[in-house]
Amino acid sequence: MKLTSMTQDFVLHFGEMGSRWGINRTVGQIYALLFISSEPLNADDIVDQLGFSRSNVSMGLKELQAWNLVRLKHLPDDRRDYFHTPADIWEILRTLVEERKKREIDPTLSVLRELVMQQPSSPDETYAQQRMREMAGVIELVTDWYDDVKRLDTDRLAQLLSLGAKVQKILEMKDRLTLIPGLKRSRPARSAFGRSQTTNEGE
Amino acid sequence: MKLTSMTQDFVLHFGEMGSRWGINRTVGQIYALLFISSEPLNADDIVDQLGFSRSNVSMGLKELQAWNLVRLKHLPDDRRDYFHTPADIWEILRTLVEERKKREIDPTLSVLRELVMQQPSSPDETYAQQRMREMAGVIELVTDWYDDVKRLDTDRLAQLLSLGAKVQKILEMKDRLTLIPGLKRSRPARSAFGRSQTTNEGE
DNA sequence: CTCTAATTTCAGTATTTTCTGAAATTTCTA
DNA sequence: TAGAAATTTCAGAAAATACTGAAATTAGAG
Repeated sequence: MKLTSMTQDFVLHFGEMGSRWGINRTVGQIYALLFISSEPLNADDIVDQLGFSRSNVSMGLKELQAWNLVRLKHLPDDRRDYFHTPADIWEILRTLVEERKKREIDPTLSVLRELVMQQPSSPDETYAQQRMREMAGVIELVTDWYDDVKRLDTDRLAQLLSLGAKVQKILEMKDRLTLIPGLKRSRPARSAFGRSQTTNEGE
Repeated sequence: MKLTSMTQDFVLHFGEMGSRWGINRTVGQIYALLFISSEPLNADDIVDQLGFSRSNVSMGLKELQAWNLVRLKHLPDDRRDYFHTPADIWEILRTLVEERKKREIDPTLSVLRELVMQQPSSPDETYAQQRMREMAGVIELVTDWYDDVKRLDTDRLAQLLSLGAKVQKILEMKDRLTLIPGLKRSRPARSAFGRSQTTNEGE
């Protein structure tokens, strides 16, 4: 591996984390290398720097493309494919969340929706369905929130994030304002599923 | 496997998704079974229902305990260990997020912080460090937000989520209010890292 | 303390995933 | 359209992970 110690540490770390992130070592390292490279790299550059076989690099790049995490670029008078990661780190974050949602959440939500429609054939199944409904409920609440928030432009999103739980304060303020005309305390709509406990268990 | 078709579909799905979620088939199925069981189960119950070896179930339960996803319970006049998942689905969500953060994000943030402190030894390293700083910046923004939000009680959290991007509207309202005393448009504090693009690429 | 039930550990095996080199295919150039 | 460069495919090897049964350990009951 022909990298300085700093970049090597970074690349190796991404290789190690790869399995936890649902990609393999090769793919993790290739991504890391592209991420910190100021210029786009072609497959042979990657082979030179990481020492994987040409075919492995080819498959790794294919997977990164399937994840939408790398962009293809062509240089004038050079027919080789060059790869790079988006300059905008926020675009990368959006892609990552989107792809993980697609792989890790959507299939389950779809199965839950089917199972919850079926006619239960025993008390056990009725209970199981109730649990599935609760699970589908939270997933829907979170993904609906995400679908909403992902439409915010980057500045607004960053603003929202850095506000953190202070949003809470603003919500209360809003509540108080909404309260002015009538007299009943306003309450946002509840989603369709129930909550077993109401208090915060903390960590 | 001694399950009705509905519960079997659920359990098998969790087994298949397991690898995408960073656990294995066995662990996924055991979790699914505990999740939809109205009563706590002991290891032999699980062996009976899923058909894995006793030792495999033991290891699976150990892993689920390491993830903090199952609770141990004892029944009177029975020395066997019984396992169940929390009744409160929100508690489960909190645990899941916390554990995944611990495994998938914290180690990387810690590596990034170290590398970003080092003295760059070339223009390439300076660029690489800049990228790492951007990455650390987003991760910090998101995890700080999370640390804040996780303290909300469940009702508040659900309220916040179901509000979605409408928070945006409220932020604008707040901005307008804050504006009253002075005349300059108020702007929330920016975090320390820069953003390359400002526009929203959308999905 | 001894016996037994319950659980865990672990070495070996099975399975799955990753990786490679060679061959096939695609794409561009002349 | 022939030839060369670039890329992909794929069968088999290598490595990593999951799983099992047997043995060891732990924990409770008498």
